[in-house]
This record gives sequence, C-alpha cells and structure tokens, in this order.
Amino acid sequence: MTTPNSPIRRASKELTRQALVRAVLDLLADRSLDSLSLREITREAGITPTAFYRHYRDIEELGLILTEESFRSFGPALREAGVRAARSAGAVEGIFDAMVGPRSDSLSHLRFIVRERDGGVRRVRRAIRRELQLVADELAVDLADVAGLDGRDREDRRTLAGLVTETLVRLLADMIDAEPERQGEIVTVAGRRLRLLGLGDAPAAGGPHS
Amino acid sequence: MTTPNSPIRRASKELTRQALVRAVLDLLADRSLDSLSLREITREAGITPTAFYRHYRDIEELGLILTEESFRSFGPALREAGVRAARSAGAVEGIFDAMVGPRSDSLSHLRFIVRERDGGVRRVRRAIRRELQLVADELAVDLADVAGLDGRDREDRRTLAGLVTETLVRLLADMIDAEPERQGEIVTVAGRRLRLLGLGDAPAAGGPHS
DNA sequence: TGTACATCAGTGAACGCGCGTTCACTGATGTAC
DNA sequence: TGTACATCAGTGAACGCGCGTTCACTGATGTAC
Repeated sequence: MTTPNSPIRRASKELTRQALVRAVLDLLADRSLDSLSLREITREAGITPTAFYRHYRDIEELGLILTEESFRSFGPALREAGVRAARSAGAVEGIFDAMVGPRSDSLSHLRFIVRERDGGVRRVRRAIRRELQLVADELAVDLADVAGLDGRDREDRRTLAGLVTETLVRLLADMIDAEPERQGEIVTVAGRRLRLLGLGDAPAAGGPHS
Repeated sequence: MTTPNSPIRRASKELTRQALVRAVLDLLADRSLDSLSLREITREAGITPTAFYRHYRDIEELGLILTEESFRSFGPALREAGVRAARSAGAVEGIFDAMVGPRSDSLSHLRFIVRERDGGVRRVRRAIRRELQLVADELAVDLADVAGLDGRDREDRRTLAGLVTETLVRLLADMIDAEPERQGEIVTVAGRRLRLLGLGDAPAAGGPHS
C-alpha cells in the first residue's frame, strides 16, 4: 500500500520534469507561454503527450514551477548585480555577461521572466512580479552596507532598490534581443540612469570602491 | 481600369479594419498576441476568416498597425503625464485615471503596449520599444521647460526622461491588473520613485507649480 | 536468494474540434458613355 | 437619366493538420515475505 518513494523512480521522474522545463524554456526563445501547445512541449521534451499529465495538471502549473526555478538562479544574481551597480555605476558594463555567463540556463531563465512578467497568463505574471518585489526588498537590505547609502532611511533604500531593479531588468530585457552593435548604447544608457540615481562614482561621500 | 477609390467603399473597409483592431484589443485582455488565432479574431470582429486577408497579410502585420494606432493616443498622453509628474511628483495620483479615463480605448491600448513590449512577436516588440524611445526623447525636450530642470544639460534630461517613462509605464502596467485595494500602494511607490529622481516637490529651485 | 504482487511513469490509439489557407463565387458600389 | 461593364470586400465550402484529453495498456522498479 506504500511504494511511492524510491531513489531510482524519483530520479527518473525528476529527469523528465527537467526535460519538460527545458523544453518550455527553449520554445520560449521567440514565443510566449500561452502560445505553446502541450504537444509541442512534450515533443520537444521527448515524451508522449499523455505523459505530461503524470507531472503537471496543465501548462499554467508548469509555468509556475518555471517561475520558481528561474528565480532560484536569477534572483540572487540580480540582487548581487544590484549591489555591484550601487557600488559603482560603471560596473554595469559587466553585469550582462556576469548574469548570463556562469550557468548556461541563465539566459533562458531571464528571457522567461522578462517575457512573462506582463504576459498572457495571469497567475504566472503575478508570481513573477511577487518574486521581483522580493528581490528588490532584499537588495534594499544589502544597500545599507554600501558606502554613501548607509545614511539614508529604510524607505528611501527600498525606493532606490526598486529603481535599480527596474533599471537592471530593463537593461537585460533590451540586451537579450538587441543586435550586437546596439548593445554598447544600451549599457551606456543603463550606466547613465544608475549615476542619475546617485549611485557609484557619484559626488556622494566615499569613492566607487568600498 | 481605375476604380480603387471611392468614399463609400473606403469608409466600409475602414469600418471592418476598426472592427478587427478592436477584436484583437478585446481578446488581448488576458491573452497575448501570438496565442490568438485568425479565426478567433475574425469571429470577434464579425467577419468570415477569409475576409481577414483583404486587410492584412497575417496577425503580425495587424499587430504592427495596432502598435501605431495605440501610440497615436497613448504616446502624447504618456508624454503629458511625464511633464505633470516632473512638475509635481504628487500629481502621480491622478495619472492613471487621466490616462485611462478620457477615451475608452486607452485602457486596451495601454494593455497591448505593456503586454507586447517584451512579448512573443519580435517585430511588434521592436516597434513598441522604438515608439517608447521616441516618447521618452520628446519628453526630454519638454523637461527643458520645467522649473528646476532647466539648468541640466541635454543628456541629463534624456536620461531623466527615460527613467520617468519607465517609472510611469511600470506604474500603469501594475495598476491595470492589480486588485483595487493594492492600487493605492502602487501609486505611492511610483510617487516615491519620482521624488527620488529629484522631481516635483523636491528641494530643487522653484515650487511645484510653474 | 527467490517468488508473487503492487506501483506508476510512460505508451499508443482514438475522439471530436478548431485551425490557416485555397478557391470560385456573389453582389453592392463605382465608372464610362 | 439609363445601361453595360469593372471592381473588390466579403462569402461559404473544402482541405489536411495539429490540438487536448480519455482510456486501457505495458513493463521496469520496488516491496513483502
């Protein structure tokens, strides 16, 4: 009556789930979540359509899982990028590479978040917005340790963190489908925005480093 | 050999086009452009699927027309809102109502722009981004007339205009599908962001009015 | 260790349906004279 | 003003296809003893 758990079965099921997740991330390269068909996804994942139901009720549920998974890597990376940008607005040049380079999935996670943040699936949209809010709030805490910002009050740091988060997300969103020759300009604009927010190498107290 | 133009035929064709545009705007309430089927759109517009081809090659082309049309009303409204916000960050409270109230189509235009800005149709995405860039650039020019900002240089005003535009778009995007009880908080956050940008009732020279 | 049974991820056939696009057409509107 | 012809937005039938979901099934893995 109780045989649900076992190492091999668990591992195998987890593999299929990962295949489904990756299939959606790949298909999302130039599509949006609510335009994907269940058959397309399972075809890409290498299983039959029927098997999908062993894992998720529908595509929306898979989308929520994807949100969670995407933020597991993207969340901390964005937070870290925010701190670096706050320390030195000039650091923005390396942020795109830093966020996409390390793990090869990062690019597709980023794309998923950007695409579905205002996309056609309400629950996914909401989940993404909530997660971004959390990242901004955590960043606000981190900012207390940044030279030049330690004097501001908590509400002020939260507002600043929100603006930094938005600026970085926009930077990344624009970068991922810009032609290479336009990427320089996008980075420059983001740098100017961060400086205008009074970050980094600004006339505030303390230099750009520490 | 030459009978293409005539008042009645033109007017009738224009009516159908408007019906198609409105159909897409309505369907986009909780969907994204690339998930709509041609048959759905024509059904909603009250014509046969075949008739669609008398007007547009495909849905993407209709999406580009929609972008143009949406910005015809939304563009100037956003620009105006930017100026008002720059004059007084407190004015942000009325911006959502001001932008959605006057013309009943405004809400759906706004939703279209927000949803498809990072959506699944590349050419539409690009068109929307380009239009938003134009609005921000025009706003930058307007900002030269705002008390307290007239001293800044051109590049600085452009950067500021970009940040104001992003802040307002985010405000609107969050407002259009927030529960009513959360809308107050969203407006408050936007107001704080604008003040942090040094706008409105800030310690700059000159009062909020004129 | 060996055997009999239970679990359950994945299969493959089948269903009815909506899809995009084609085609030859209709009939109201417009033009020529 | 009347008539014969041209235009062209919209029609309706037809096509082959991929869709989501159901169902009874298979067979590898796990458990009891």
